[in-house]
Amino acid sequence: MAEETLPGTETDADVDRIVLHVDMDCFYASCERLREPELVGEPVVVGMGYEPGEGHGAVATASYEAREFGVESAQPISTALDRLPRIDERAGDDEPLEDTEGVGYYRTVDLDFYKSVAADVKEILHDCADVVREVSIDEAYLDVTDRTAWDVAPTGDRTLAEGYARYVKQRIARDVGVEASIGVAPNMSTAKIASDFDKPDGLVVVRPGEVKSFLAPIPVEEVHGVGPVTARELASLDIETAGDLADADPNILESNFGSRGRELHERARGHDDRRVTPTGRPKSLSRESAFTDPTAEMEAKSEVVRALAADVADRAQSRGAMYRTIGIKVVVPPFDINTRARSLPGPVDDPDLVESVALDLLDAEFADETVRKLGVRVSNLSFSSADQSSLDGWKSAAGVSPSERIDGDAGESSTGDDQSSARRRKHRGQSSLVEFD
DNA sequence: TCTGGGGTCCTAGGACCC
DNA sequence: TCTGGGGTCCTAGGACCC
Repeated sequence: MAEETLPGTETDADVDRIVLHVDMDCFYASCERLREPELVGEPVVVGMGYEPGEGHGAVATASYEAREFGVESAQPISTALDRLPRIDERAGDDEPLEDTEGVGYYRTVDLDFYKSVAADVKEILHDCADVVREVSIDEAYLDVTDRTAWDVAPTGDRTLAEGYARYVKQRIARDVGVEASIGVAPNMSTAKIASDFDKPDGLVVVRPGEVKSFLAPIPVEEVHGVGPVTARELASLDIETAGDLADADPNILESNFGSRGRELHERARGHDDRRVTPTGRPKSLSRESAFTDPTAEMEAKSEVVRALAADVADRAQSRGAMYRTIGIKVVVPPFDINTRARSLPGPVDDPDLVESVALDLLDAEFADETVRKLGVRVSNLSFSSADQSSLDGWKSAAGVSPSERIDGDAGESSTGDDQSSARRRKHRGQSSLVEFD
């Protein structure tokens, strides 16, 4: 298809876009340094499910100093502690530590704080671009085609786009105090790879004419959408770099990987015509939690499912989401993932129903099963027009038609709305966790 | 990296309908 | 009667991302 575009026949829509991918460097650790400046330059490990003095949990983010010791994202905290012992908290009072060589600072994930920092960053991003797609707490795409240009600046050999990206980066650093890496390219997938190319504190610009040559030597695992499974299969086809992927026969790729194969081929060739679109509404909401020790006891399993169901329903309610499908996830040792779901005739907002359906699904097939992890999920979401959510209220206030709404008694079943906040649970290890780079 | 939590998209088979 | 062909919805699983 793309081959058919003749030179000189490009419409406005085909003009080279300018896409920025902004990726915060070890964001959680940077946030910790904001409120504890002593941590600057020191190895910092942020753990989820981690409690000071203890050894359970997993690494959410490690600062680059900590990575030097072999600490990595998603690593068990116990492994991290082996490689990088922690500074004994009790020693901190009077006597400054003599020897801080080879020891690290361990902190617990504090998502609320990180979100507040992220909000400051996002504000800058929205100020710098007409369209911003927030991918996660620490990552976003910006379309700045109308704000700058690919032309070379009059002062030298740099593009105006590069100067603009530098400006965005500096504003984040100056106004918020955290570091970002930015990739600039004519499309999203290339910008993504570019932001990763020179982390941390990177600024990598790939001009329209340079896309293919920039991508060619990149290892195929770094192409967005290629995970361990695909990488292994590609390797068996002697495809190891994006260049190999670009040169491969698209028909073979398609027969091996389906529609994704063709897509990856296009991306590797630097073709990606997805427009940057604003962050949409969620498609599903879920909560899950792992047992410290796998258990078969129905009472224990039910209790967890009830808590998760209440949490999910609570979150749906606070976001103004109605759901039509309720499901569970059951992970049984060693790591078999089972999902079960049931759809309702129409969308509801009914915490009791979430609980009863979830318990039902659990009971039907997993009553005797030993489980390591349980999850509850609502999907098939619809949003009522009256959302008090400040985030996207401005764009949806009149947009979504409420005509399809099926009440299903949902309105009556939830009268005591004070409960929701009172019931807000703070299980240990329940905060959500994202791992970076 | 023997395994934490919250998401998205795609595929495939079966039910059901016209 | 089984010979279609097309479409949608639902469930379950898998790969991937941060």
